[in-house]
Amino acid sequence: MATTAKSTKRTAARAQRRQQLIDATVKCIARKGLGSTTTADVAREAGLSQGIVNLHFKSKNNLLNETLRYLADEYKTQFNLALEKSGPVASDKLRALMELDLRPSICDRDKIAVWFAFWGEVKSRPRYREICEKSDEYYDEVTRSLCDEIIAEGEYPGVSGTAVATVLTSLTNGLWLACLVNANSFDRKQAMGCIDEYLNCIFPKHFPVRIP
Amino acid sequence: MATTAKSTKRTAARAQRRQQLIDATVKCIARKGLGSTTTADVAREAGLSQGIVNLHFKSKNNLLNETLRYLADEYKTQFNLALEKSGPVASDKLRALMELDLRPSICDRDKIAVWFAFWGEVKSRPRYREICEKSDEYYDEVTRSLCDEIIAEGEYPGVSGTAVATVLTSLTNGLWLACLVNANSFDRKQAMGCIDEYLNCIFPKHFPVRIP
DNA sequence: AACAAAAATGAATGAGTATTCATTCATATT
DNA sequence: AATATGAATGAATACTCATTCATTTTTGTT
Repeated sequence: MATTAKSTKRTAARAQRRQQLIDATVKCIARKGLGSTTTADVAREAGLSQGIVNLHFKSKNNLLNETLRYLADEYKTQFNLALEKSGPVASDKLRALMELDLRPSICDRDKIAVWFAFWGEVKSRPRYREICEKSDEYYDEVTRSLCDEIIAEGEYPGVSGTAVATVLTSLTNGLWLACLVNANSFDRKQAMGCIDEYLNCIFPKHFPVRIP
Repeated sequence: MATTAKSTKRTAARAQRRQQLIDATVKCIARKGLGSTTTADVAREAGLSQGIVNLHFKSKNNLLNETLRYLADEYKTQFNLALEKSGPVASDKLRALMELDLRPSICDRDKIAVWFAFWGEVKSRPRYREICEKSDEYYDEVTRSLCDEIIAEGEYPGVSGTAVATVLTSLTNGLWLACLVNANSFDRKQAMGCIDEYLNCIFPKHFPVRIP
């Protein structure tokens, strides 16, 4: 086997192990919380041995940084996929992005708990903040330009695309919190109802009242 | 001195020390994060000795529970005060509640960080969830009834008070996150602008466009 | 002032945890 | 088959941290 193939195979195996450990980390954080997740927990969840985390990530800190980066990347992929799949109309794209945030695979209590676990440490861990901020910038920019397009089309007077984009992203994050805290009395369907009411209110020509 | 007076004095001193420790805990969480706050940190911040936390709170866990309960109580007090001060008109009351969430003393990065620190552990700490959920119920109920009143007054067709209340509380929580993560590009004033745009959109008769 | 009771201290304890590393295991190359 | 190299192990290490408790200090009562 050629040298290049050899090294690619090795690095592929290595990347796979790293991913396995990141997946285990996410599961542990969802179950036990960030504060109670130990490297031993992660190794056990992955079915591997004690020292494995330090072998592949050098330190626990590094593992957590990489885990957050992975989550951000994973979300970005879904985000771009939702944009592509939704066709060329701006209002359809915007609705698709809202649906994305509240679809079962994403608006899932375990997933939400992991996001909030990292957000909960944002102030004291600059690296977390950097990763989150960089993601936010991108989503906000895309959402804003969709809103601007809709505003231009619909001739909505006095509506700011920037403000609407901020409302939409903040609203979904807040609705996630409601799903996390009020798990018994609140769910994704009610959350989607809130978003549709807002969209109908701000862009009535593009989002007529939905009869479910 | 009478027995009752003696005991009240003692319990007052005791309550004061407990509060001192809770204040120190809040400061530590804001600075170091929940995960990195140790009982030694709290004691040092309070200018007291190692064992003081266990003397007054029995355990660190208990201290954290009581700290969260205190934060919830403190917010509730401010909430009720804002309601009282704002006069009898429902729309004024609603605006006062929104202003409350974004006033500097509450929409402060340290304070927000502490809330998110606890929210980040909600899934794995049932006690945190209970405390948060109980608070949420109360605020949501008050906000909802204000919204219902405004809807009845303004004859807004097809608007649900429940949904608007959920949007408002979720939105402020989400805007807090934006202030926490995007500290350099986002602030309370922009957040207030978002809320005013929403209020104007959903209840235009009660919240006309503001000229700042 | 003398005494009792509560509060506070801080050194000591021990459970828990991240990290290291000598050793074993697996795989690829010759 | 023999050898080299990277991957993985898991016991040992070093360290942190919540909790305990014997002792000291403070406060209130007689």
